Amino acid sequence: MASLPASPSSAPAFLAGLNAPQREAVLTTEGPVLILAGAGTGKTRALTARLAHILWSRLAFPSQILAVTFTNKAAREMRHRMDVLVGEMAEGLPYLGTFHAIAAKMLRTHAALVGLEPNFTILDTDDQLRLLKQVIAEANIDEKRWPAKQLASMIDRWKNRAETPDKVPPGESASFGDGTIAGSGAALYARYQQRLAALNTADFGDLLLHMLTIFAEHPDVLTAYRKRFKYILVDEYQDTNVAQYLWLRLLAQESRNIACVGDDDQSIYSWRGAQVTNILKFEADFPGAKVIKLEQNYRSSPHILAAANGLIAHNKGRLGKGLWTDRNAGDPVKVIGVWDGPEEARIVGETAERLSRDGSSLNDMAILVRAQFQTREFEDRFIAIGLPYKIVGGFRFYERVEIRDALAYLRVIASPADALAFERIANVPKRGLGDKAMAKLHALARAIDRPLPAAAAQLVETDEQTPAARRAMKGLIADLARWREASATLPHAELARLVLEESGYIAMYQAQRSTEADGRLENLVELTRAMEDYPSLTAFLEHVSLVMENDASDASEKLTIMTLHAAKGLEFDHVFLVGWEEGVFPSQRSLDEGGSAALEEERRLAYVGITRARRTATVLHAANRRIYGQWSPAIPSRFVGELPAAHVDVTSTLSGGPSLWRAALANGDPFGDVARGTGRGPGWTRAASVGGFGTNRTPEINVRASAVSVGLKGRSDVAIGTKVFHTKFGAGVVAAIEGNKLEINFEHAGVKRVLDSFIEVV
DNA sequence: CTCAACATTGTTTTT
DNA sequence: CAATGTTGAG
Repeated sequence: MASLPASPSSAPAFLAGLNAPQREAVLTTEGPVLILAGAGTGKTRALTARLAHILWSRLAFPSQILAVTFTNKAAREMRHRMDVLVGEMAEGLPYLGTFHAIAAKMLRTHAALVGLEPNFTILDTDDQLRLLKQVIAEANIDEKRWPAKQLASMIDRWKNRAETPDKVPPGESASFGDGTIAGSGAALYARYQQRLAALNTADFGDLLLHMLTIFAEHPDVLTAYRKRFKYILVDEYQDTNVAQYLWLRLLAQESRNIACVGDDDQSIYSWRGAQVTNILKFEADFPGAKVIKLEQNYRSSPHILAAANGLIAHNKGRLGKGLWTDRNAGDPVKVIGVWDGPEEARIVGETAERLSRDGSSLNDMAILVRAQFQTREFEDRFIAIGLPYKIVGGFRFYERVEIRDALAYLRVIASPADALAFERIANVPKRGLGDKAMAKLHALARAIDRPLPAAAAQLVETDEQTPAARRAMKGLIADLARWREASATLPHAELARLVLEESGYIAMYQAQRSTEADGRLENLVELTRAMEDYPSLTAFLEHVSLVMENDASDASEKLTIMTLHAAKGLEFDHVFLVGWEEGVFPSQRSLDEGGSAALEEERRLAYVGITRARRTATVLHAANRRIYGQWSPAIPSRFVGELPAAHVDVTSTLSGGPSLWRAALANGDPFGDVARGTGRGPGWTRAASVGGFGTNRTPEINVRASAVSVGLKGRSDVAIGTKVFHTKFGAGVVAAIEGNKLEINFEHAGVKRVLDSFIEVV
């Protein structure tokens, strides 16, 4: 870039409409700034305005700004808003992104300094686990007793704390492995790092850790970055871990123009190494720091805000903010006690339909769950009543087996040394290359010190293997060589199609003829299509490892179901907070271990949940919950009781009303009943679950037909016996018809009742 | 080597 | 109750 753009003549629009603290957050560009931004206080607005202001005032080139976010979503949002605010001026913000994406970008240019090549690959958890299993096996440690998963999380924790193998506390190191030095956690960690380097690979934690190593060992590199970044901006500062904190502090020391935005009340990632203390010690780290509090909430109604404030007040050790709003009162937070999970889903569904009829968009409603398993109940119900929904999070596109397999093929082609990818696809589809053949291959690879694929080429020239295995391996090697040749001329998306076809991978799923397989085939098509959006295979692979997102865009209106964690930073008119029961939320784990710190984090999660709501927040809790197929009685979450009474409206669908809960609570130890298999005993719960205690149920809820299905005529192209197809349940036969509702006997899913609009005739 | 029956074992949250 | 891994028979 030769020169800065000419100074614009008109007054910058991004300053208009900001309140005083926001304005201050925007205009205080020099020196360290800590912006404490409560939920819904226009944080992102202030942040982007600040960036726009820096660019607009020509304080820095776009390339001299480091803007870090925690999630891809946040980065995308910020980039989008910058586009709107300053248009093309924002185009070259090359250092706006997540910690990991920016660190990866930096690491590519300095890879050699830590023994990597610039084209290193980024390992995902799947490959990481496989590699760790190998490392554990090599050390002659029983993987059953010392699971790779556990080691993975330990290594993760160490990396989050910026601890290289030599820095691992001895006590922690000894807590894994066979008790010897060579078989300790730190030794295995060291060995794992060696293997990563040999494979020209870095895992997620390495991206930051390697950069810290480089900064420490090569001051010239650090100096260059310090000089480059005139302004540093950090979003969600309360979520940073030690490694990220150190990285930021190193980079900020030259200019000291660092602005960190965060909210200690929304710190919900301590399990991932986030240190709330980072935000607490900001002023000590950067003497003279200016602290700005954003406290005016523009999102929620006063009742909702007051409920959230009242709840979070139960936490100790907060920085303390007082959120306020000048909006009109609105509705109190609704608390509804229900009989069980299915009823919870039914009520949410009916409420959503009612809101929808009254003019709200399904896009403005969300169900927030504590854990992924809770989504199921809602999914079942919404399919049955034909309520459009989407589940955010959960299984991500690039984590699905078929996608990972396909990518593994491409990785082997792109990088012949990629042993992990080779292993993954060697016997997929089945080629008769089982454990035995692979073991021989491993032995040879180690003996001649060459990567797996190269060793394979050598192995097939010998009589080591059985003729069948030899033939299979030879075929695979020839195929790979041919594809590699084709990759020189063929566009990468075309190459992918060719490989999937010729390898027999597609045929494998075609042969299965199940709904699941069909879905996988569709995903593969989508994968090759997505590849076209990237200039090269390498660029695409980078995207895949860092931006694991499912960009399936569907314009139709849908109700969102997601976890509370995934909801942070979002807002909805109507929010359903479900499963507020002891053991579910707060989670059993947080109650069992972690003490008050874990419980406070759960409470912050509840706070995050409530503050997502603009107009209504509805809290639900069930008296009976099925967990791992076991029914157990449940008592309302303590968080229900912590909501200030003046701002909630409590109801129950149980005949006893709210008093029933009080009785349960008064019954001595509140946890006595929660423990599985104790309390009232299995007989009671089983009877209850099948409706044997009918008197406890509210009749009108049982008989009322679901809103969408009332008065609708059924379609004419189905009759009893018609063969149909459903996107979720697959193929089936119509067993009964009732208006627009069909009872279908599915081949795999059994008998289900669904709306006729959800099936197609085959 | 493959498949299928069987046992086991988790179950929060994610870049 | 899954989903995943393990074992044993073909």
